[in-house]
Amino acid sequence: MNVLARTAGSRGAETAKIIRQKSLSLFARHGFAAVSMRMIADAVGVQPGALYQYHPTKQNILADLMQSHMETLLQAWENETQQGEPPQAALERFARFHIRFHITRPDEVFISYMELRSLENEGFKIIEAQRKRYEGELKAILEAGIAQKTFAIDDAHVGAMAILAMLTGVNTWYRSGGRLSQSKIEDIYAKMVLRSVGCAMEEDNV
Amino acid sequence: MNVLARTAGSRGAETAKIIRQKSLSLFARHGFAAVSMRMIADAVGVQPGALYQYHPTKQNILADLMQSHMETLLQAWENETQQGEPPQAALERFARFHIRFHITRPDEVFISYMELRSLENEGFKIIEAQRKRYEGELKAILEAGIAQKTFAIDDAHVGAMAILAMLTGVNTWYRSGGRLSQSKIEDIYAKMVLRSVGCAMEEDNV
DNA sequence: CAATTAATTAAATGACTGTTCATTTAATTA
DNA sequence: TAATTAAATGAACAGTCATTTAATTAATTG
Repeated sequence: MNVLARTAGSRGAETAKIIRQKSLSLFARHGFAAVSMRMIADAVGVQPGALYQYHPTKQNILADLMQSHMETLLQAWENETQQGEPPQAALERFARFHIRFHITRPDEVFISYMELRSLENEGFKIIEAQRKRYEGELKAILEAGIAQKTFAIDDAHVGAMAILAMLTGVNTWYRSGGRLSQSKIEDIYAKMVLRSVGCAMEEDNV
Repeated sequence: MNVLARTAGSRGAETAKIIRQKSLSLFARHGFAAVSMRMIADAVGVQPGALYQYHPTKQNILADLMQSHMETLLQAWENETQQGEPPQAALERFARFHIRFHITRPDEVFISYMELRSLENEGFKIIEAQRKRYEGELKAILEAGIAQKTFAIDDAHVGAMAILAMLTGVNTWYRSGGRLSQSKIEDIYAKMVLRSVGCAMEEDNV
């Protein structure tokens, strides 16, 4: 009588997970439009029709992947941020967090930034809103810093866009096991970000 | 007897140009894989077969577009750069040039950065090499500035990647006719770039 | 064990894919 | 005007596309 008990013949939770994993890496490698349902089915080890037990359309697979990536990102930042922290410390925290989060999820980041246009109306709007929320977090930090003259930039919006592009760009060149450690890369980017808004890192201790 | 005179029935130069224009905007809007030869033909106002008078394959259209974009970029920078200029001035010149060049060519930039993976071996290698050449120009400026201690960054390669990502990112948000003029945007980015490497702009006159 | 049902298969759907090609159209030259 | 040829047509090719469906398998329940 256990309500939560799975009913007969169920090992689909496992399959669902594999579908997500394989779709993610295929979309990242070839792009959404270039990946067929047959390719996904082959990678999962299942017939194409079986995929439709888990997702109504191919688009829905992409939408799910992007949505849960953005939710994870927003949740992770919510756990990381410190209310009432001064702008300079908050900006450094944001920069380090963004690098750390993105550098460990190259595939998720890649498709979330490249395949937005592959999403139709509904899915697009949701992701767009989530992204705006994340951009808003950085913009708020910049505006606070501008207001109290810690940051010497004219425009919080352009500043936020420039910083986000710089940070997210780490995924275009970083490959794990490279010349530099992840924490060293974090240091380099944090320093550049703080300087870009016109404030040096305390003691330049890197 | 004019050797340069076009031979009979020739108005194909015009068609070739339209094919390039329409392919460019379709690839930029939908992505290479999501655009069919029939879509291109429809946009051009021609039957699908006619496209093969101008390009042997669909891939070749993309390769041509990307290659000529990169050639234009490298040529434009060659005209812009000043030999023997001090690093700080050279970096500001590079930043302003990059913004100016990219902001006026959103479609070309978009496909050149997004569709590299859609290119097969030969075409890929050519574009990759051209891009490396351009990155090398910025890296050389940074290395010169590091050597004479004008720039306070640890790593020229990471610095170049960060700056390029920041600058190129302008195309993710800028739309012509917006709140800010192109020259104002140039100012903002130039200032942020110079500061990011640890050197302020003379007199902050913006 | 029998009944239930989640999970999957295998085949089929019609639309669309990049590309080829024999043929036609039309602009130019001798 | 007649010959030449660039340019474009439009149908056809062999596959692949996302998706649907009926039938089958297999795990769990009472």
